Amino acid sequence: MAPSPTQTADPVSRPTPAFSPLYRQIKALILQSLQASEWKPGELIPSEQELASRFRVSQGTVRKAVDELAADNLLLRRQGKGTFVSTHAEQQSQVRFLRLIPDHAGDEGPVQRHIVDCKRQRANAEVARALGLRAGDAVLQVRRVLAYPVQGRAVPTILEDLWLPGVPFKGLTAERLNGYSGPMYALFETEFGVHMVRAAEKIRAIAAEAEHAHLLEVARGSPLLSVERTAFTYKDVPMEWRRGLYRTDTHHYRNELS
Amino acid sequence: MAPSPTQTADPVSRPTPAFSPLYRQIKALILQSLQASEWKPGELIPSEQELASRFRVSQGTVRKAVDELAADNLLLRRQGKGTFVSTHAEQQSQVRFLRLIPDHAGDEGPVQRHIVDCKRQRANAEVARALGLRAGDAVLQVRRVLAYPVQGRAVPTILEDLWLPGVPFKGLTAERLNGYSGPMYALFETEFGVHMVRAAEKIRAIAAEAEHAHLLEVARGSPLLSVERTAFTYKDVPMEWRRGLYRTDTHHYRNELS
DNA sequence: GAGTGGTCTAGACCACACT
DNA sequence: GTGTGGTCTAGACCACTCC
Repeated sequence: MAPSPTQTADPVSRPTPAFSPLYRQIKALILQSLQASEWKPGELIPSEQELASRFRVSQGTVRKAVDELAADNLLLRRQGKGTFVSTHAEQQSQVRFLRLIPDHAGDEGPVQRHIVDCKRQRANAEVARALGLRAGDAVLQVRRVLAYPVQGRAVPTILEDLWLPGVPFKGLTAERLNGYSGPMYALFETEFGVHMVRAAEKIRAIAAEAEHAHLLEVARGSPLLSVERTAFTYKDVPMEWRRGLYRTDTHHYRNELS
Repeated sequence: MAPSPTQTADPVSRPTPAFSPLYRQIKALILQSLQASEWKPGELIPSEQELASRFRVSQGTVRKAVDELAADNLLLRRQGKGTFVSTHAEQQSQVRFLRLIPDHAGDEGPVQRHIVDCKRQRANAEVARALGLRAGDAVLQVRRVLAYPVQGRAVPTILEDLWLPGVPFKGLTAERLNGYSGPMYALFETEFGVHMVRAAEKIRAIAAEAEHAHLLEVARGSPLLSVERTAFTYKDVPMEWRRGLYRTDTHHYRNELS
């Protein structure tokens, strides 16, 4: 069999050019196709056999590449059906990146979302740095409040400000956000072709300022969880920066360590 | 080849007895050996070939079992050397389960630890539930303060209360805690044979009570991060419950999502 | 039944660490 | 050089899904 991705490197003598196994090269090729939207979120990708013959490697090598992409949550394998591009849609009753859990298991149900604001801005230094832009570049700022049911009553629990780069999200308005019922990241996928792949959060405890207190219906100075998140698309390009303020008197942030 | 772990189930007709592949049975056997301390944290386990012939399966099957255990952080593979039982010792400059990071990268250095208290108690309902004990059972309570360097000065940053089941930790005293320089979980491994494998945390923002404020040198009512952790050993047996209060004016809790 | 991913095997060879 | 884990292959068969 003749591997088409170059395995033996160029003949120039090098101490070991950061040796990369075949399956990682295949993984990179598949990633490229994902980035290029050759297959879109939710869609079926070619079978392992097809990919193997396309890349001129054995099925086992493709399998290992796909295994890693599935472990990274970029692909989703379903026995008997095929391998699918992962998506934030169809994540029924669970927003993938949201770790806030009700303290009492009974308190589950539909969230009420309210867009407080949605406007074009110029990025300040902090936002620009987080999004890899220059200060003054166009960004979109969205502010919203999420209210969760607690013993039957909707309690405003999350106040979020989020900033999006202006160019890829041109045309996003409060109306479009309001007219959509699924997760926000699913709307980003279908309407703007932006698939969030991973995110990093910085969590702090802060005291509620007057404005926050009012929107979350808590006393000024109440302790709130501040959750700053940078979300990335395929090539680790930052595409969203958000700051959430969470009430943690009825909910908590859950994290698993290993 | 004759697999010794039973692959074909008993002849009684069942819809499909939760089909478990061979490599998972091997994984379970290796896990048993870990639980039984046949190999201790930090030690080398037998080579894949040895395990394969011991279990009468192919090396590839052992490999897949070991791969999963390595992904779970129970084993550590090192090419050319072998596979080792993971340990909390030798985790230089990083306590595995601690996600608190200094805001400024310069502020890294040795932590100062101070055991405030270490006493035998009777478990209250909350502690008993977390540790799978009955209320009134003997537990050990430890309170300590961790001070981290911030611009050269040691700032008390973490106040932790932790509860341990009395029986497995018989003989733990403040002296032994003070006389040890590594991570606490490493001491648990070597002195008590308890290896913490995973943990779950519940995070909230709270206001500092007078006692907490005093120990952490902040104003009463200051927002603090409350981090409740249950830590588990091999068979998902809870072996520690702790509540940490973190100052987040100089540090933040970091979390990666995917 | 046909097609998909999932398991298991066996053998060859490579990269790495120790001695 | 020897032994370890890591890669790659090829083929057989199993479990699952859909037609």
